[in-house]
Amino acid sequence: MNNQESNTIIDERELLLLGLLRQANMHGYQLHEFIEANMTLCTDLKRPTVYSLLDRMTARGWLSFEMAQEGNRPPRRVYRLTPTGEHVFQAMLVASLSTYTLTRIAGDVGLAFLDALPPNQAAALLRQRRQAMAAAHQALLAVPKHRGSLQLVIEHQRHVLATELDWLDALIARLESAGVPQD
Amino acid sequence: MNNQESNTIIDERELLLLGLLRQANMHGYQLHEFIEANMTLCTDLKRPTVYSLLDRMTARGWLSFEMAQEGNRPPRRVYRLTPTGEHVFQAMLVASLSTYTLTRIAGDVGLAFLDALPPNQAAALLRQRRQAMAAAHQALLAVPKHRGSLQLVIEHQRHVLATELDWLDALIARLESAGVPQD
DNA sequence: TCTTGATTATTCATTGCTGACTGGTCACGC
DNA sequence: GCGTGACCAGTCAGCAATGAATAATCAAGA
Repeated sequence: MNNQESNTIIDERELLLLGLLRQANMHGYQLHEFIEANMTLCTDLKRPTVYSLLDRMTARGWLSFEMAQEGNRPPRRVYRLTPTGEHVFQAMLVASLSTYTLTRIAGDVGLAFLDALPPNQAAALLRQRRQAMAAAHQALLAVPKHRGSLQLVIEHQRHVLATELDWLDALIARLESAGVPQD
Repeated sequence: MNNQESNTIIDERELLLLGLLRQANMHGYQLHEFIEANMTLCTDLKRPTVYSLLDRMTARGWLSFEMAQEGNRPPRRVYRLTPTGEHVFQAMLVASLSTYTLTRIAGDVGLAFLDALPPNQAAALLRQRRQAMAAAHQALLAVPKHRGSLQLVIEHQRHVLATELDWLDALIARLESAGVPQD
């Protein structure tokens, strides 16, 4: 009855590496460097994980590499997309954009046990959280404009943070005026 | 100069299990069942992971268990918080509530490569995403009221989804009217 | 009563992730 | 011309996560 579920759960980390390599051939270290510098809002990919993803995608035929020597440094693997890789990228991008996946918000587990604390203490703690969020928001506002769609991600995070601040304010107000928020 | 960084990155999954066991003693299967039924908005804890966390926390002295036999079913480990466990719970809760941790939003990697597609195709795909989000939002509105602070998490997700819908609408409008959104 | 399938409860083999390590090159002062 | 520390590039051992398997009970029909 319900077999039209072509539930392509894509791996965003693969999409990311493919997308970056599509823009320029690179070796693993370089990829990780770029991600650390520019995409911390999207992902938290560790260096060894980058290498292992590169291996996997090479084995699948999505990437190829050639050894490149610069100066008398040890040779490095410079990866590029294969034609298959380009197709996979397109397919993954389509899947990613057309699909919604639940985002689990860091810190919500704490919220679920808010009633374990007296309301005034809870409010005090959440005011601290609010402060940290406000700082992060300020920091994001200060980030210089990026090129291309990367800018979009920054704007998105800014929007999310701004509305999260509003929500937290409302919750704190509730706690301060009323008491425990259970109906 | 900056050594007051008592950066206690807590493990929300541990906080979750401690919090649940604080409310009632349970065995591993029961814990996972409850989490699957009521806390999918917060976490995606797999059953074997629950057992391994229970083992770890028992080894640390946060939990104890007693074998319980019901009928002639095989005996089960029923876990309870130790006094240490209660302290750890309180500390983790305080840390969780007073702290902000960046949430990486699922789907943002796709956004980062939006300019790989012609704007009208991008808009079409994002309209699909919007539809899926709207469905999820409706589903959340239909969820019956939960007891205690769990309700809070549901309200939070509803709020997030609502504002995400607004943001997506704005982005789609931009794409449709203007073209690629790079400055 | 005996076969079948669903539910309960846990364990295990495999795979994946990452902190720490290795082994270079470079820059710079002495 | 030789330490010393910073940077570059990749690997690996050990732990964490999970799909699949196990094993036992129960329910229910034939």
